[in-house]
Amino acid sequence: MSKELAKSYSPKDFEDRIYSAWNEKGCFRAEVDKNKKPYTIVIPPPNITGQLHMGHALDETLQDILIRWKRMSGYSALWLPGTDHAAIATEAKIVEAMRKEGISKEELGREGFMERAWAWKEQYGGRIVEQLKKLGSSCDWSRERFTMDEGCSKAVKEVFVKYYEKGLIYRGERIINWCPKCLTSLSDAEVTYEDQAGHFWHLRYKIKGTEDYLELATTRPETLLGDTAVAVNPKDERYKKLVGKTVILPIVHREIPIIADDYVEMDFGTGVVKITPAHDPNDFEVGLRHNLPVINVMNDDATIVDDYPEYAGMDRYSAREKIVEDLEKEGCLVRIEDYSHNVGTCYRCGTTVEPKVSTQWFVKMKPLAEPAIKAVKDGRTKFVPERFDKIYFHWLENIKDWCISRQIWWGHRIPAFYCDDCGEITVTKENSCKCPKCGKEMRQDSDTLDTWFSSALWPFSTLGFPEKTEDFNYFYPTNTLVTGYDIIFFWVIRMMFSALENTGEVPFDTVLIHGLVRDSQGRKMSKSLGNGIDPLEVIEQYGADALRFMLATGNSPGNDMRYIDEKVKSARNFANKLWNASRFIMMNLPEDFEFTGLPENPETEDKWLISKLNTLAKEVNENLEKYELGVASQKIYDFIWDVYCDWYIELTKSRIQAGGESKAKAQSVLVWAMQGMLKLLHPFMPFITEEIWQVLTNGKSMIILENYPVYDESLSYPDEEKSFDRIISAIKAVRNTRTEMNVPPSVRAKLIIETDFPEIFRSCTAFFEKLASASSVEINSGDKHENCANAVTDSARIFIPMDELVDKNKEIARLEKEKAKVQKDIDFLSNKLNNQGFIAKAPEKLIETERAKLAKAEEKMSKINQSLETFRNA
RNA sequence: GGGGGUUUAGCUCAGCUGGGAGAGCGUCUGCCUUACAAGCAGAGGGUCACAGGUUCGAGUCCUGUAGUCCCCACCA
Repeated sequence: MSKELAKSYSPKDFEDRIYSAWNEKGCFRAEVDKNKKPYTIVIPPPNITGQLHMGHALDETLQDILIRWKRMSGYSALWLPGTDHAAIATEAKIVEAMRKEGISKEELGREGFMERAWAWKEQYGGRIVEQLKKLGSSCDWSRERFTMDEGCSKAVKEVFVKYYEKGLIYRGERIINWCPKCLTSLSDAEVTYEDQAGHFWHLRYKIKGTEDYLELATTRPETLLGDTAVAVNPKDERYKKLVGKTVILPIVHREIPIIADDYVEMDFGTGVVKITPAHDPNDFEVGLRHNLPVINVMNDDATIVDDYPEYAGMDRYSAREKIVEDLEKEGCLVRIEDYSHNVGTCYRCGTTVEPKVSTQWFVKMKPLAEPAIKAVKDGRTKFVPERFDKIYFHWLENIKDWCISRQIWWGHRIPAFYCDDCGEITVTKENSCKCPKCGKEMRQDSDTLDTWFSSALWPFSTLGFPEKTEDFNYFYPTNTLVTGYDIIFFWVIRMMFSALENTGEVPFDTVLIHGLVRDSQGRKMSKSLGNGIDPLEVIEQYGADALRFMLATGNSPGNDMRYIDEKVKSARNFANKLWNASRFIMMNLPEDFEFTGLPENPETEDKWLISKLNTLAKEVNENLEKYELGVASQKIYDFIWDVYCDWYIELTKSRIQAGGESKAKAQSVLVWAMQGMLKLLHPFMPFITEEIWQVLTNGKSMIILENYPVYDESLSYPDEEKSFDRIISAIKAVRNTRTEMNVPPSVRAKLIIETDFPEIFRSCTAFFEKLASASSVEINSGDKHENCANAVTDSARIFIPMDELVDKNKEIARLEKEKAKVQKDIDFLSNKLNNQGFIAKAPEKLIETERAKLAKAEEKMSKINQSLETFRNA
């Protein structure tokens, strides 16, 4: 060994070093290689404003496991990284920073602001990228992208112009969601609805020309300023004769009509609704149907406009209080009721959104949604787990046009130009243009695009689109998209229809959906609760491998999980176990050891291990193929800990002590199996496996580039597995009996074994001495076994002479207990096998294994009976 | 108002296409057995929410009920 492993497992000491080595040697670089199959994942680009949180950690871990596995399996595996400009979030951060310096956007101007924003991006945008590296993410950094880089911007313009020319993008005046804090429009997906406690104000509007009033209720009395009608259901007998008459709007004393519209529900409240087209999406629709005027009563920041001097400049909530007071003064307030209702809030800042009529750009969704629905119905893209396709379908089937313009500066500027003279609109990829009608220099639209417009193109814009580059031809369509269920609407859906429309292909064949990482009490991690766990701190304390293993193990796709410190600790303990196991085998290797492969004639226990590891490789690949990452990692864990460490290493100890040929064989098998396990585990725990690999192979190769183990028929030894299992169950039985008799391990005792399989038992006497505290072992010696404790398996009766410790009655009692257990098994199995239905319909293979089980149980029963008889006759 | 998840050992969760219930942590008993006490050897602990159904056979499939969590939806 050129280098030794440190005494104790300390991930901090090598993780960064290993990562740099991979990166410097170009291990993450994916080449266009016609002799290999491509496998591509594009990263869900984290926001440049972001800091790594547990959600990222989970997302990246899953992707890295897949990409490393595929890379080792002979694919040209590309994990394409990058970041998102996060329009609103970033702009808000920058504006906030400027505010602290006393500078406003307006003072700085658009150009100055953009300069500042780019500087901010340069300074902080790389932060999250560095954090991804701490996790071990094997991204191809040579291909790193940014949603506002030149290529992505080109793709955005290309797509926008194409949509416009096809009539898929239009500009129009509609009612949209407006965030009064971010001061921009929002798409439907960017609004989250929450139940809020509020009130129902019952008001009365005087019917003109009478002394009667029409009573109605509202949750937003301040919008009354913009009422342009009062509506009732046309079938409502109570109000039929009033339709066509007018009411006097309180406070403003404007005369507005009473109209009839199906939208009004007769059973709800008084069956009368005030109609405010400018501030409610439904009222807007009603207004369109009845040609009602739209009266806007609020400024962009949700303060009341100057048209109402008493309320001008008041924000919507203060205005509400004042208006309620004034209504009461006018005698128009009937009563106030507590009421809980659903209000839309901005998903970025949480402010209650204000419906607002304005001119915006929209993507016409119907024609785009249809192919996207079909692609999943046809199975060209599938969700894992499958159930998420329901969410996907539901959203697409009910989709409304997508508002894509945003009134902020940080983002892709809308490539539309206006002529101030003649009103001509031109949409072009060029950066400036002259009016085709009057030749005047045109003015570019001041709005920018929804950040998700560029993310929607991510799987192909990052690979060279609109150019048909080598990368695009080779790596596109991508294979797996890994993301949380919370962004299916924002992103997955939009990538689907964008890819189908612009590339004619689905962007990926599989969408692997994961859940949220919650805190130990099951609560969502959030800034306001302060319950977030910083992955970087966890890595600092336990290592990235432990965090990754914890995130990958013990949960299933699509389900939320809890972050529990003990789980990371136990993953760390597992790493420590592996560390020490490798230390042990290496300290027992000769100085000049050269691993040349498996020995010519392995011992039975060697074949037992080889065969089991071979089965493990098969199963792990199958599980990974089905995206059952947690199951795969659990199996590797069990193998390393139970099979390799607790059994095989213990078995080799006596052979290593004894020396000779058997020792040499054991050493080769130990190293061979260790290499296999390291490779199997590498995608899950990349750092520790690479560190051990380097030492084990004298730094001749890197495990990241090794071949992933697969099933190999020539390594399958079912007979030896069965044979050696007899020894294992015998050792367990002896341990059991000794524990029951409270015999400490330091007290050694002879074992007298009677068995029908003397050969294997004879070759394993050393194991009984080492692992079952045997002082000596006799096989079928015919020795008397008086005053012996009994251990019985289906293939052996084992007597442990313990003289005074043996209590005849206790022995009988224990054997009876064992007998009862075995009898239960026999009953169960023979019942099953006597069941005609079972024999007729169960698969042949199962019937065989059940018969074998019964035979074993009966074998054991007869041995117990023999032992019982011996005691009773003594 | 729709749709979905979840309910398995004291706690947190696995359990793939139906074939005698598992892990980690915790608990109890022994062990410093020279890789590992971040460990080793044992033990205890579950009518798999409830009620029906399909089946030779159900934690697993179907129906219903209940608790719980989430998503979507224009009842002012």
